[in-house]
Amino acid sequence: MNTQKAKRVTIADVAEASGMSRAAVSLILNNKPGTRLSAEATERVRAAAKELGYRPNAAAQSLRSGKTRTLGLISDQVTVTRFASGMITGILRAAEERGHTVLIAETFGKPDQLAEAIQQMAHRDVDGLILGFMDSRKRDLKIPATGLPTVLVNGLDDSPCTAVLPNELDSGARAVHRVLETGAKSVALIGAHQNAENNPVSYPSITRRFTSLRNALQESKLEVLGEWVLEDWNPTDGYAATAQMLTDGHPPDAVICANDRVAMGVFQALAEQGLVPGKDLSVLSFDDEIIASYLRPQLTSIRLPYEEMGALAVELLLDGKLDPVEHQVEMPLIERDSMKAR
Amino acid sequence: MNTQKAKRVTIADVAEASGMSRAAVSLILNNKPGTRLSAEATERVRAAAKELGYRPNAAAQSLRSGKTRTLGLISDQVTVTRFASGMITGILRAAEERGHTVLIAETFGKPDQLAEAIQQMAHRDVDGLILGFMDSRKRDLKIPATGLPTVLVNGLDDSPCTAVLPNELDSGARAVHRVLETGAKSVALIGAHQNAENNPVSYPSITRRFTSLRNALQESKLEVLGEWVLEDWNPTDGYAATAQMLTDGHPPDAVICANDRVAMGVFQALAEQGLVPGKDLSVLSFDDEIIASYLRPQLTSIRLPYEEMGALAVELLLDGKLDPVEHQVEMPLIERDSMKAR
DNA sequence: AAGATATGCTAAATGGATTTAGCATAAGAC
DNA sequence: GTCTTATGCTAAATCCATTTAGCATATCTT
Repeated sequence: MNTQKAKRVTIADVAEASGMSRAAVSLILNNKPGTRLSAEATERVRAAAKELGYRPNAAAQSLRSGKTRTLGLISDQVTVTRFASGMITGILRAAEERGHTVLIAETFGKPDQLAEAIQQMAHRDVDGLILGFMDSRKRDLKIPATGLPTVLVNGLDDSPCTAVLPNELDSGARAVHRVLETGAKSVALIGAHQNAENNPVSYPSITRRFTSLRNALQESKLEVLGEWVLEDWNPTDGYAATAQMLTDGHPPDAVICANDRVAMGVFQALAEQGLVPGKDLSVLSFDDEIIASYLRPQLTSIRLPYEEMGALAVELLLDGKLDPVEHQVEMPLIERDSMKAR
Repeated sequence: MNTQKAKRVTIADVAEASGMSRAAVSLILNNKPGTRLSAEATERVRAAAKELGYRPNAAAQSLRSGKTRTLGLISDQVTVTRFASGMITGILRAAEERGHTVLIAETFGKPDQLAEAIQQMAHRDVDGLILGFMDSRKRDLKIPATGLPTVLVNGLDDSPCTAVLPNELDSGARAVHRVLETGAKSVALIGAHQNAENNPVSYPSITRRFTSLRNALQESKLEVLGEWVLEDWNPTDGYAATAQMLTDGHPPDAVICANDRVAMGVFQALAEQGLVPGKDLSVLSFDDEIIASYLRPQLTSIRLPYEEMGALAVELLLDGKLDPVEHQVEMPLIERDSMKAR
């Protein structure tokens, strides 16, 4: 167990072991084209490198090349909460595929920590920066000009930037279409967004979700039994709105929920009235969080494609596609058991 | 907006600007004791550094010092699922406090990827390695001997290692004590662990949770109305067991659930019978996942202290406390609304 | 046989920060 | 006035991998 001070194997060690120069070793190990080193020497160097377990020192390589093969992920709460954890999966997978590692930092929601975190990343010379957000607000990030290639995921900045967002432009239409497939005549909308109209740019995703939803509802012949605006999108508020709705009159054929947590509250209120989603009425939701599959019956939901968004951000970064453009990622409908069969 | 190629500011630039040597700049900026540089020179260098926005190049520092001020976190699923995300919070917070950054990699549950990930981290010369696990199994990790200081969080290896685990040795006692406080005479245990006896080392945490629970129940005068062994700890199984229990006979005064997901199923089954946790009976659970607060009423649960575990791992690493010891972190009881008042 | 090409390889510079040994000059000792 | 000590600072080595320019020797031309 030579676990202690396993002396670093450097390129010089490999050179000595193979009887070649350091230059030759570097050339060979990096498969440089146009070098005229003999096959025999190549073999010897490769063997020696393997024998000694040589791994080039990343710091030395970075120093020389100015590249670190490292991406920085700074998030407000992403790594730290369960909501958007898929974003990390996507980033990690895509980065690994392209031979990059990921450095993470959190601002824990404190805006002033963002600049500090970015400086940290700049200091560590990351090749690119991903700014990941829990909710897709537009904000005034005051990103310090570090010259680092940067992509925002699930958020926008006041100044133009490369951003990846869920495609909410048609998510509402998709929801309404799915509801129509069940043969429903009436719908309720639980969790309409307060600021949708007065504050049209702050929450691009949410605004679009509801705009798209309302447009589609208008075009359809569906009777809209109400829009319940909620303080917060949580189970308690979803429960209260639904309980209210059910005392007011007969239940709708379908309920569209702002997100899965709201849907959870909706389920609780329905259960109290003996109403079973998927049988007595349809419930459709957005986000596809983990609780969607915990609910009974399991909840059909239109997914926030965090994983794909994360992966796309990495690709944009590494391919240098950094025009100040909003990239949209499709939101798939995850079919489960809460929609009535026709 | 000189966003483009903001030429790196090096120590040489600061030296030139302040009319001193690079050596002097380094000495001053690092507050080296015992140097005899004049106060005036010190001032000039500091000013120049600030003026130019100098940040030392991390790669160069690493190359020189052999330290990277970087910690590696390799997890099976931690970063990527919501369950243990608190672990990252703890690690990030503690690392940042001590001036370290965190590099992450995932094995996505594939054991063969572990060795590769560790090599990656070794190549990047991290100062320490944290191996984080979703479930606290003991496994044969075959950790390659890289000489890196390593701490396991929420898991054990076949060979001795420094590990951080939740203190489940008394979590069961705490649960029983809390149940007794409600004046309960009878309990049901939903989600007993199948392998607890025949496989005592594989799941240290879970085994301990149940051993501790059974010991405490035995010592108490509580009537145990049954132990339901579940295939899997999910809402569906928790629901089924509870439904079964309720048809079999009168409901217990208290239900102890193996975890919050089980409790969610328990709540569903209770609701169907018109039984309200916290009023008609007590429900106590383990883990304190996010859904504990989504349930109605909110669930009292004994928390898996991921955040503290992550932070402790960082401290052990940076303080060099690397004896092959199991460190236990207390599990706090998070009081909510599912326990009856006496 | 002399000059031109090709072949196989290496010396040395480079990137940026840190650290050690030691050079000047000034101040103090006697 | 010489010798010692203190003061203020710097040259140069070091960490390791990469890359460019170019040195030998061998092979080919005519």
